[in-house]
Formats: sequence, C-alpha cells, structure tokens
Amino acid sequence: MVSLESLGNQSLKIHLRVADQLGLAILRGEYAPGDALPPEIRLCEMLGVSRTAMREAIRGLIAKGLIDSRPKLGTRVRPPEYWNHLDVDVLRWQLEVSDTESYVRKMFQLRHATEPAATAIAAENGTSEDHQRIEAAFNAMVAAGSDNGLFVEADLAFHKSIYLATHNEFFWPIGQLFSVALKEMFRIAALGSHRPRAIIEHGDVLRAILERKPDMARAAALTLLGNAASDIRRIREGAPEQR
Amino acid sequence: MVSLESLGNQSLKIHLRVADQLGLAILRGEYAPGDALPPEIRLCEMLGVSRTAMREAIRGLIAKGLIDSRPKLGTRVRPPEYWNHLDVDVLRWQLEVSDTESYVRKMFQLRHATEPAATAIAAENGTSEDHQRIEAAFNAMVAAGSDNGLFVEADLAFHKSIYLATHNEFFWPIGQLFSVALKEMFRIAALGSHRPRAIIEHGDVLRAILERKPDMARAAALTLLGNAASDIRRIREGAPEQR
DNA sequence: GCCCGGTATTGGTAATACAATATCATCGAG
DNA sequence: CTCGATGATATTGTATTACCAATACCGGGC
Repeated sequence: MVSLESLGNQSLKIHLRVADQLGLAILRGEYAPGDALPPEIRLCEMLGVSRTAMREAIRGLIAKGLIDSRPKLGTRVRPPEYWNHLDVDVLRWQLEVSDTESYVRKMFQLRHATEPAATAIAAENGTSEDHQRIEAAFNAMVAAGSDNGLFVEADLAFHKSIYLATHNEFFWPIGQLFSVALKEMFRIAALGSHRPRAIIEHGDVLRAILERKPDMARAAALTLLGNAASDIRRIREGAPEQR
Repeated sequence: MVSLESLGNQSLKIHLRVADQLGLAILRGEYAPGDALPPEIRLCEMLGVSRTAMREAIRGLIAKGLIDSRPKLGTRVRPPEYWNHLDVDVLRWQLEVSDTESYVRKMFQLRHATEPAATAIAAENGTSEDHQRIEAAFNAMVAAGSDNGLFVEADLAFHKSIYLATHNEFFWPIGQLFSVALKEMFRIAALGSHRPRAIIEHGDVLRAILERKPDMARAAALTLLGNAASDIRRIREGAPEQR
C-alpha cells in the first residue's frame, strides 16, 4: 500500500506544519502588513488540510501576534511592531527569510543589555544547585575536547543556567531565546571559535558567580560578550577561523 | 428569553476565556508542574464548552509553554522554567495570583537591564518619525495636567516609542510587556508620583535622543529608572504620595 | 435615499473515525 | 512456580467532516 509518508517531511503535528508555511509566507512578505490572507477555505484547499487544522494554525499565529482575525473582514496581517519577535518560531522564520547579518547584530545588542545584568544577579541570588548546574556545564565545555557539537551544547547550557540562576522569571525566556537562536546560527555556520580563550573567559564568569561577586561577574560577562561578538563578526566576514 | 450574558463577562472569544481559566488555575498552583490536568472531555464538561474550543485553548497554553500534551499520558504542566513569562497573559495571571511586591522588583531588574540600552540605541538609530512620536508622547504627558489616566497613558506611550525607535525587533516585545505590566500595576495602585520631577527627567531623555547622544540618553534613562523604582517602592510601603 | 434581506466569511459546536501508547493480562521459558 | 516478554485493550490525543450562529458588506426594493 502507498504510505502517507510520500508527501512532505511528516511526523510533525499538522497544524504546526501549516503554521510554519503561513508564518514563513508572512515573514517572507508574501502577505504584507494590512493585507488579508485568502479565506480559510481557500487556504485549506491550497495546503490540503482540514478547516480545523487550519483554524488551529491560525490560532497559533494570532497568539504570536502575526495576524488578527475577525468575522467577515478576514484574517489580516498585523504591523510588525505587534509581532512577538521573541517567539522562537518567529525568530526561526525570520532567520530563514532575511539575511543573518543584521540579526546577529540585533541579537547581540539585546544580549549585551541582558546578559551582564543577568550574570550579576545570578552572582547575587544563585543557590548551590544553580552553582552546581553552571559548573557542570563549564566542565562539559572543557571535556568536550574537539567535539564541536558537544562544546556548543555545553556552552548554551552554561548561559541558560545563568539566566535560570537569576531567580527572576522574566530573564528565563530570554535565555531560552538566545539558546535557540545561537543553536540555529551554529547550525548555519558551524563555529570553531577561539576555544581556549572562550574557556578561560567562561571560567572567569563561573568563578565570579561562585564567589558571589556581582560586579566582577558583570565585567566578566561583558568581556566574554565582546569577544564572542567579534568572533561571529569575523566569521560572517569570511575570515578563516584560526585555532 | 434568558440571555447568555448571565454567566461571566462574555463578549470575549470563548477559547480565550477558557484559556484564561486554565492558565489562572495553573498559575494558582491548582495543577502543579508535572501533574496531568483532567482529560479533554472532562475539562469540556467542567467548563461547558466544546472539544474544539478546549483544543484551541490548550493550543494557546502550549504556545505559552505552560503545558505539554502527549497521547495517553495526558496534558501535563511543564516546569516553570519553560513558561514564557514575557507573555502578557502569563504575566497577567501571575499578577492576579501572586503578590505584586516581588514582581515589581523583578520587572524593574529587567527594565534596568534593557531600558538604558534601548534608550541609547534609540538615540543612535531613531528616525525623525520616531523623534516625532516620542516628542508627541512627551507633550501629551505635559498636557495631561492633573488627569491621572491621560498621564499614565502618555507615559507608557513614551517608553514604548523608545523601544520602537531602537529599530531592533527584539526590544519591541519587551517594551510592549512593560507597557502592559505597568498599566496593570497602575490599575491596582493608582500612582500619582512625583509628576513635576518625572516630566523633567523624561524631558532629559527626550532631549538626549533628539540630539543623538547615546551616552547621555543611557544616563538619563538610568536616573529616571532609579527614581521610578523608588517611587513604586515607597507606594508599596504605604507611604502617602507627596506632591 | 433609506431600509431590509441575501451572501460570504469567520466563530463555535457536535459527531466520528483514527492513531499512539501505557497498562495489564496472558503465555511461555527457565 | 516465578520471572519476563509479548500482545490485547482501554484511554487519550489527533484529524476530518458537517452543521449552525454571528456579522459585515452589498445590492435591490420600496
């Protein structure tokens, strides 16, 4: 018998696939802000899904602030300032359609604002469990050796643990966002980076947190960030990574 | 005939009402992280809605990271570190169930991290349209006179415009969040504050942005924030506002 | 020119079939 | 007889179809 796998990647829940396609189309600008999308039924037959699935997908896009839907006047694309750009899906779509360059810059602008503060707060508020988690991630970075995947994984875990250690819920989703975004970027351009220096700098951050020295932690985070940013810039400019 | 209006506020789309109830219940801790909520059908009859509506509500809560749903083991509450605390609904629920005190503090921690940076970036990148919008909000603050509602509205518009003027999409949702959160707080404890001083400080921020002086803008935002935080602290402590 | 009803489009409900999976019972081997 | 693997079953989420309600817009009739 002919399996259904033949069409498309599958295995994802279908309203997610649908939402993906619609979201990409919107981010790509196929439907400009203010425009109305085709009516539900047209969309259904265009993508070959049921109306319920389409409605669930639309529900999701509404939650992300991309569109607004009212009876009779259709579902319209909202102006971008209403979009939830911190949503990981929105971010992913954005990365797929627009040039990465400016997004790296903007993301580091935000990270530059939040991460030194988060690190300082973590140095102030971190519990011993937090300390253990951060230290474990650091050790994993060291132990990763030449394995790029492991290293990146541990690196992301390190920073995410710091955001968690703030014990401030508002910082958590931001750490989550960076984790996803950076992973996506590494997927695009696998980054060797200056591993020895990175480890030293992460160690400085770790020590400041363990010793509960907020100011030192903030400073360490700042230097780490500055170097990370210039690393990525160098890579984007096509310079060969030097180890 | 008996109108349906009798039960509840109404006029909101029903899956939103349902999501509201479920979200509140989760935030209230009625369903602890790891717990499974009742099966869909039970929930449907408990709240008196159709399965589709319930599914749409659940879809929304999944998008906010509150729950996760898998066949057979039910829909379970995820650990709070996965919740999207930057989502305005999550924030609203949190404010309704937990004490405001610590949330004001945490929110100002974040604001302290982002707003000086955003203001500096706005001073660097703001276009003339941005300048007009910010200035208009400032004028509205001045013109508000003794009308508290107008003043708060203009105040929020002022800060939101600054976040928009960064031309960095990642800052936009954060500005949006503060706008919603502070409005909610003012709703709870109407804040007269030091209006004359506030206007002067906002004027300093405005001038720095118009003159494109990032460092001055950052500094002005910092002093403004420091005073705003202590104002709110004083109010929370029950001290009478002095004008 | 104004009112009224038709129509198209989204919002909401219901019923049904399908798929995935944890639990439990049964069967067989040691 | 006990332990373990394996398969049936019940439960629960997933997906489709169909139908009715509310509403904004359009056009015709008075």
